[in-house]
Amino acid sequence: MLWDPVYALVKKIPRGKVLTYGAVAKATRLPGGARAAGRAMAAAPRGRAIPWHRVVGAGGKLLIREPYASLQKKLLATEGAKLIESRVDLKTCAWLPPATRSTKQKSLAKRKTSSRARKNFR
DNA sequence: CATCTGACGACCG
DNA sequence: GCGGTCGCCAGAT
Repeated sequence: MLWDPVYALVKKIPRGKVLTYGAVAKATRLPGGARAAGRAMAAAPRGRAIPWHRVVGAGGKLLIREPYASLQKKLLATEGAKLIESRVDLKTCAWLPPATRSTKQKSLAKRKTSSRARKNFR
């Protein structure tokens, strides 16, 4: 997958820890920044080996909407992450990713994950 | 080809 | 602390 670097990083997130989209984007040097990270996660194969629920918005906010929002909270809680309403306590759950440096410039790919279609699908 | 819309983030009031 | 704006990029309409 084109988002390999992102997934690889996310997979490394320890249980009970979380990363922000911005952190991911920065660590992988995704062109487009945080949003690119967001798209990457949206395109990620959920329910797989990718702990997407460990990726949250700036400040630990849970940006995902239903029905995943509740699922994410549940999963995080199960892992022992400190949850405060709709956000994670970055103070204790933030994870410092290893500096992934390698020139990975990829054209943000074409993933037919149409949020619209998805919405429809849902 | 023109617009809109996102699993975003930094800023400002 | 919350909500609105703008910048960003790609894909869908």
